[in-house]
Amino acid sequence: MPEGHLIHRIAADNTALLGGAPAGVSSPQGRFADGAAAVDGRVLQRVDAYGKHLLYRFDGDASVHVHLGMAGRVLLGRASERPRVAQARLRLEGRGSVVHVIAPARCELVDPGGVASLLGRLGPDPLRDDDPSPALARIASSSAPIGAVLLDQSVIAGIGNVLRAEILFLLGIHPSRPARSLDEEQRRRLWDETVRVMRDARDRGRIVTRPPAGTSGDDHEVAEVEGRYVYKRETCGRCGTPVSKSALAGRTAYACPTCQAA
DNA sequence: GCTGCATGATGAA
DNA sequence: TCATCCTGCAGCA
Repeated sequence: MPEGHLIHRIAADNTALLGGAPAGVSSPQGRFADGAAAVDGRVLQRVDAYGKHLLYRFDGDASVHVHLGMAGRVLLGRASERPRVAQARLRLEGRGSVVHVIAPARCELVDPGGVASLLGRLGPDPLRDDDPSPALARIASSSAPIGAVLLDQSVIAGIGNVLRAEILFLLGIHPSRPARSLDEEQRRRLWDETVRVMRDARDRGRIVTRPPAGTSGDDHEVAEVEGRYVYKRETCGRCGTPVSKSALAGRTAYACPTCQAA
Protein backbone atom coordinates (compact mmCIF):
# COMPACT_ATOMS: atom_id res chain seq x y z
CA MET A 1 0.00 0.00 0.00
CA PRO A 2 2.67 2.42 -1.06
CA GLU A 3 2.58 6.11 -1.81
CA GLY A 4 5.31 7.84 -3.78
CA HIS A 5 7.86 7.94 -0.99
CA LEU A 6 7.98 4.14 -0.75
CA ILE A 7 8.07 3.70 -4.52
CA HIS A 8 11.19 5.85 -4.68
CA ARG A 9 12.73 3.88 -1.87
CA ILE A 10 11.95 0.60 -3.62
CA ALA A 11 13.45 1.91 -6.87
CA ALA A 12 16.68 2.92 -5.14
CA ASP A 13 16.93 -0.39 -3.29
CA ASN A 14 16.24 -2.43 -6.43
CA THR A 15 18.81 -0.49 -8.42
CA ALA A 16 21.40 -1.00 -5.70
CA LEU A 17 20.72 -4.74 -5.59
CA LEU A 18 20.25 -5.59 -9.24
CA GLY A 19 21.34 -2.64 -11.39
CA GLY A 20 24.05 -2.94 -14.01
CA ALA A 21 24.00 -6.70 -14.33
CA PRO A 22 22.12 -9.34 -16.31
CA ALA A 23 18.88 -10.28 -14.58
CA GLY A 24 17.03 -13.55 -14.55
CA VAL A 25 13.42 -12.51 -15.07
CA SER A 26 10.44 -14.78 -14.62
CA SER A 27 6.81 -14.86 -13.56
CA PRO A 28 6.36 -17.67 -11.03
CA GLN A 29 2.64 -16.97 -10.81
CA GLY A 30 2.43 -17.05 -14.59
CA ARG A 31 0.43 -13.97 -15.50
CA PHE A 32 3.48 -12.08 -16.77
CA ALA A 33 5.21 -15.04 -18.41
CA ASP A 34 5.47 -13.56 -21.91
CA GLY A 35 6.76 -10.18 -20.76
CA ALA A 36 9.27 -11.78 -18.43
CA ALA A 37 10.58 -14.04 -21.18
CA ALA A 38 11.10 -11.03 -23.44
CA VAL A 39 13.67 -9.44 -21.09
CA ASP A 40 15.02 -12.53 -19.32
CA GLY A 41 18.81 -12.47 -19.26
CA ARG A 42 19.18 -8.85 -20.34
CA VAL A 43 21.12 -6.28 -18.35
CA LEU A 44 18.89 -4.37 -15.92
CA GLN A 45 20.27 -0.85 -16.18
CA ARG A 46 18.37 0.64 -13.27
CA VAL A 47 14.94 1.01 -11.69
CA ASP A 48 13.29 4.42 -11.86
CA ALA A 49 10.40 5.82 -9.85
CA TYR A 50 7.93 8.39 -11.21
CA GLY A 51 5.18 9.16 -8.75
CA LYS A 52 3.77 5.76 -7.80
CA HIS A 53 5.11 4.04 -10.92
CA LEU A 54 8.19 1.84 -11.21
CA LEU A 55 10.15 1.35 -14.43
CA TYR A 56 12.62 -1.52 -14.66
CA ARG A 57 14.85 -0.41 -17.51
CA PHE A 58 16.58 -3.09 -19.51
CA ASP A 59 19.09 -3.00 -22.33
CA GLY A 60 17.45 -2.87 -25.73
CA ASP A 61 14.90 -0.12 -24.99
CA ALA A 62 12.60 -2.43 -23.09
CA SER A 63 11.11 -1.56 -19.71
CA VAL A 64 8.82 -3.31 -17.31
CA HIS A 65 6.22 -0.94 -15.91
CA VAL A 66 4.95 -1.85 -12.44
CA HIS A 67 2.20 -0.15 -10.47
CA LEU A 68 1.50 -1.68 -7.09
CA GLY A 69 -2.00 -0.34 -6.59
CA MET A 70 -3.28 -0.87 -3.08
CA ALA A 71 -2.43 -4.52 -2.59
CA GLY A 72 0.93 -4.78 -4.32
CA ARG A 73 4.22 -5.32 -2.51
CA VAL A 74 7.87 -5.69 -3.39
CA LEU A 75 10.05 -8.10 -1.42
CA LEU A 76 13.82 -7.86 -1.45
CA GLY A 77 16.26 -10.46 -0.31
CA ARG A 78 19.12 -12.81 -0.87
CA ALA A 79 18.57 -15.35 -3.58
CA SER A 80 18.49 -18.17 -1.04
CA GLU A 81 15.73 -16.84 1.23
CA ARG A 82 12.24 -15.71 0.33
CA PRO A 83 9.43 -18.24 0.59
CA ARG A 84 6.63 -16.54 -1.36
CA VAL A 85 7.99 -17.34 -4.79
CA ALA A 86 4.91 -19.06 -6.14
CA GLN A 87 2.61 -16.04 -5.97
CA ALA A 88 5.03 -13.51 -7.41
CA ARG A 89 3.86 -11.93 -10.66
CA LEU A 90 7.42 -10.83 -11.38
CA ARG A 91 10.71 -12.21 -10.09
CA LEU A 92 14.12 -10.71 -10.82
CA GLU A 93 17.37 -12.29 -9.80
CA GLY A 94 20.95 -11.15 -10.19
CA ARG A 95 24.18 -10.58 -8.28
CA GLY A 96 23.01 -12.93 -5.54
CA SER A 97 19.85 -10.96 -4.81
CA VAL A 98 16.24 -11.53 -5.70
CA VAL A 99 13.24 -9.23 -5.97
CA HIS A 100 9.65 -10.41 -5.90
CA VAL A 101 6.78 -8.24 -7.07
CA ILE A 102 3.55 -9.50 -5.51
CA ALA A 103 0.01 -8.57 -6.54
CA PRO A 104 0.71 -5.48 -8.64
CA ALA A 105 -2.22 -3.70 -10.22
CA ARG A 106 -0.08 -3.22 -13.34
CA CYS A 107 2.85 -5.21 -14.65
CA GLU A 108 3.55 -4.81 -18.33
CA LEU A 109 6.28 -4.60 -20.92
CA VAL A 110 6.61 -1.15 -22.47
CA ASP A 111 8.71 0.37 -25.24
CA PRO A 112 10.04 3.96 -25.26
CA GLY A 113 6.75 5.17 -26.66
CA GLY A 114 4.90 3.53 -23.82
CA VAL A 115 7.24 5.13 -21.31
CA ALA A 116 6.71 8.53 -22.89
CA SER A 117 2.94 8.23 -22.78
CA LEU A 118 3.07 7.11 -19.16
CA LEU A 119 5.27 10.03 -18.13
CA GLY A 120 3.09 12.40 -20.15
CA ARG A 121 0.15 11.51 -17.93
CA LEU A 122 2.01 12.44 -14.72
CA GLY A 123 2.47 15.82 -13.10
CA PRO A 124 5.73 16.89 -11.45
CA ASP A 125 7.10 14.48 -8.85
CA PRO A 126 8.15 16.15 -5.57
CA LEU A 127 10.92 13.57 -5.19
CA ARG A 128 12.46 14.21 -8.62
CA ASP A 129 13.39 17.91 -8.44
CA ASP A 130 10.76 18.57 -11.11
CA ASP A 131 9.62 22.09 -11.91
CA PRO A 132 6.45 22.59 -9.82
CA SER A 133 4.97 25.38 -11.94
CA PRO A 134 2.61 23.19 -14.02
CA ALA A 135 1.17 21.73 -10.80
CA LEU A 136 0.80 25.12 -9.15
CA ALA A 137 -0.91 26.48 -12.26
CA ARG A 138 -3.40 23.60 -12.25
CA ILE A 139 -4.15 24.25 -8.58
CA ALA A 140 -4.58 27.98 -9.17
CA SER A 141 -7.18 27.40 -11.86
CA SER A 142 -9.13 24.43 -10.51
CA SER A 143 -12.53 24.81 -8.92
CA ALA A 144 -12.35 21.26 -7.52
CA PRO A 145 -11.64 20.73 -3.81
CA ILE A 146 -7.91 20.89 -3.07
CA GLY A 147 -8.23 17.45 -1.46
CA ALA A 148 -9.39 16.00 -4.78
CA VAL A 149 -6.76 17.85 -6.83
CA LEU A 150 -3.92 16.50 -4.68
CA LEU A 151 -4.88 12.91 -5.49
CA ASP A 152 -4.88 13.63 -9.23
CA GLN A 153 -1.60 12.13 -10.45
CA SER A 154 -1.61 14.37 -13.50
CA VAL A 155 -1.31 17.38 -11.18
CA ILE A 156 1.29 16.07 -8.71
CA ALA A 157 2.69 12.55 -9.02
CA GLY A 158 3.12 10.47 -5.89
CA ILE A 159 0.67 11.82 -3.30
CA GLY A 160 -1.70 9.24 -1.79
CA ASN A 161 -4.42 9.38 0.82
CA VAL A 162 -2.14 9.57 3.88
CA LEU A 163 0.05 12.30 2.44
CA ARG A 164 -2.98 14.28 1.31
CA ALA A 165 -4.45 14.27 4.81
CA GLU A 166 -1.23 15.09 6.62
CA ILE A 167 0.09 17.74 4.24
CA LEU A 168 -3.18 19.67 4.24
CA PHE A 169 -3.21 19.45 8.02
CA LEU A 170 0.31 20.89 8.25
CA LEU A 171 -0.77 23.78 6.05
CA GLY A 172 -3.96 24.41 8.01
CA ILE A 173 -6.03 24.04 4.86
CA HIS A 174 -9.31 22.14 4.82
CA PRO A 175 -9.44 19.49 2.04
CA SER A 176 -12.84 20.64 0.79
CA ARG A 177 -11.63 24.16 0.04
CA PRO A 178 -11.67 24.96 -3.69
CA ALA A 179 -8.12 24.65 -5.01
CA ARG A 180 -8.21 28.07 -6.62
CA SER A 181 -9.04 29.71 -3.29
CA LEU A 182 -5.43 29.13 -2.19
CA ASP A 183 -3.27 32.20 -2.61
CA GLU A 184 0.15 32.18 -4.21
CA GLU A 185 1.94 31.92 -0.88
CA GLN A 186 -0.17 28.90 0.12
CA ARG A 187 0.49 27.18 -3.20
CA ARG A 188 4.21 27.69 -2.82
CA ARG A 189 4.13 26.38 0.75
CA LEU A 190 2.05 23.43 -0.38
CA TRP A 191 4.77 22.32 -2.79
CA ASP A 192 7.59 22.99 -0.32
CA GLU A 193 5.87 21.05 2.47
CA THR A 194 5.09 18.19 0.12
CA VAL A 195 8.74 17.93 -0.89
CA ARG A 196 9.87 18.08 2.73
CA VAL A 197 7.37 15.52 4.03
CA MET A 198 7.92 13.10 1.15
CA ARG A 199 11.72 13.26 1.41
CA ASP A 200 11.50 12.59 5.11
CA ALA A 201 9.05 9.72 4.54
CA ARG A 202 11.26 8.20 1.85
CA ASP A 203 14.29 8.29 4.14
CA ARG A 204 12.41 6.89 7.15
CA GLY A 205 10.42 4.36 5.14
CA ARG A 206 7.18 5.66 6.66
CA ILE A 207 5.17 8.83 6.91
CA VAL A 208 5.78 10.68 10.16
CA THR A 209 4.44 14.21 10.40
CA ARG A 210 3.83 14.44 14.13
CA PRO A 211 6.88 14.47 16.38
CA PRO A 212 6.79 11.71 19.00
CA ALA A 213 5.44 12.94 22.33
CA GLY A 214 6.33 10.49 25.06
CA THR A 215 7.58 6.96 25.11
CA SER A 216 4.48 4.83 24.99
CA GLY A 217 3.09 1.63 23.53
CA ASP A 218 5.23 -0.81 21.65
CA ASP A 219 2.24 -1.74 19.47
CA HIS A 220 3.19 -1.01 15.88
CA GLU A 221 -0.30 0.11 14.88
CA VAL A 222 -0.51 2.52 17.75
CA ALA A 223 2.90 3.95 16.97
CA GLU A 224 1.90 4.39 13.33
CA VAL A 225 -1.18 6.44 14.20
CA GLU A 226 0.75 8.42 16.81
CA GLY A 227 3.10 9.71 14.12
CA ARG A 228 0.26 11.46 12.32
CA TYR A 229 -2.17 14.30 13.04
CA VAL A 230 -5.39 13.26 11.34
CA TYR A 231 -5.13 10.26 9.01
CA LYS A 232 -7.19 7.41 10.46
CA ARG A 233 -7.28 9.11 13.84
CA GLU A 234 -10.33 9.64 16.05
CA THR A 235 -9.08 12.95 17.41
CA CYS A 236 -6.69 15.61 16.16
CA GLY A 237 -3.10 14.95 17.20
CA ARG A 238 -2.60 18.64 17.98
CA CYS A 239 -5.78 19.92 19.66
CA GLY A 240 -7.87 16.83 20.43
CA THR A 241 -10.92 17.87 18.40
CA PRO A 242 -12.71 14.87 16.83
CA VAL A 243 -11.41 14.33 13.30
CA SER A 244 -14.00 14.72 10.55
CA LYS A 245 -14.29 12.27 7.68
CA SER A 246 -15.69 12.89 4.23
CA ALA A 247 -15.40 11.40 0.76
CA LEU A 248 -13.22 13.35 -1.67
CA ALA A 249 -12.22 11.93 -5.04
CA GLY A 250 -13.68 8.63 -3.92
CA ARG A 251 -11.46 8.26 -0.90
CA THR A 252 -11.90 9.07 2.77
CA ALA A 253 -10.54 12.50 3.58
CA TYR A 254 -9.58 13.28 7.18
CA ALA A 255 -9.44 16.77 8.65
CA CYS A 256 -9.45 18.64 11.94
CA PRO A 257 -12.34 21.16 11.97
CA THR A 258 -10.39 23.34 14.40
CA CYS A 259 -6.90 23.37 12.89
CA GLN A 260 -7.92 23.42 9.24
CA ALA A 261 -9.85 26.45 8.03
CA ALA A 262 -12.82 25.70 5.79
C1' DG B 1 -16.52 -18.76 6.18
C1' DC B 2 -18.10 -14.41 4.29
C1' DT B 3 -18.20 -9.29 3.55
C1' DG B 4 -16.27 -5.06 2.92
C1' DC B 5 -12.68 -1.97 3.26
C1' DA B 6 -7.79 -0.23 2.20
C1' DT B 7 -1.74 4.16 1.86
C1' DG B 8 -4.76 3.07 -6.14
C1' DA B 9 -6.30 3.68 -10.82
C1' DT B 10 -9.16 2.89 -14.89
C1' DG B 11 -12.90 2.67 -17.99
C1' DA B 12 -17.76 2.74 -18.72
C1' DA B 13 -22.12 5.22 -17.69
C1' DT C 1 -20.37 8.22 -9.80
C1' DC C 2 -20.01 3.36 -10.19
C1' DA C 3 -18.02 -1.16 -11.02
C1' DT C 4 -13.92 -3.50 -11.41
C1' DC C 5 -9.21 -5.30 -10.66
C1' DC C 6 -5.04 -6.37 -7.50
C1' DT C 7 -4.79 -9.02 -2.48
C1' DG C 8 -4.79 -9.09 2.72
C1' DC C 9 -7.04 -8.49 6.72
C1' DA C 10 -10.39 -6.81 10.28
C1' DG C 11 -14.79 -7.61 11.65
C1' DC C 12 -18.62 -10.30 11.79
C1' DA C 13 -21.55 -14.63 11.78
